[in-house]
Amino acid sequence: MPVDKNFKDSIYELMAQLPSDKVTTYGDLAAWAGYPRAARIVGGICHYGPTELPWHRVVNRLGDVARGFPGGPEVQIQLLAGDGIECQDWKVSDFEARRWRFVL
DNA sequence: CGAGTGACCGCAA
DNA sequence: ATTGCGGCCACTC
Repeated sequence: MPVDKNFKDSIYELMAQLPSDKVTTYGDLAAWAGYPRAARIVGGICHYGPTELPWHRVVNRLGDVARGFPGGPEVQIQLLAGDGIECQDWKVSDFEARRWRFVL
């Protein structure tokens, strides 16, 4: 039974494997989950899903922090800095270099 | 149960 | 380069 899990469930699994010193994007998570076009719901999952997962390590395709994040982008940047990830101008420094990848 | 919303992405003009 | 539009799935009203 391949992927009997729902889209949301798959996202959680991916997030659980996301290293603390790396970041990822909504579109990538969606694509790895099996829905490359469902990046929107990924952000929705962040909003409705539990905050136990490191959602702050997830940014948009441009490496920019989320726009609707509670409190503002400063909060997300602060959280990223707490994990050892530096940011600049509301964007992750060396975002592509820190971008998490499944297949290398 | 139906309709609307949402922390996005990709393409077209 | 910027703006506009559609599409995807899950959650709320």
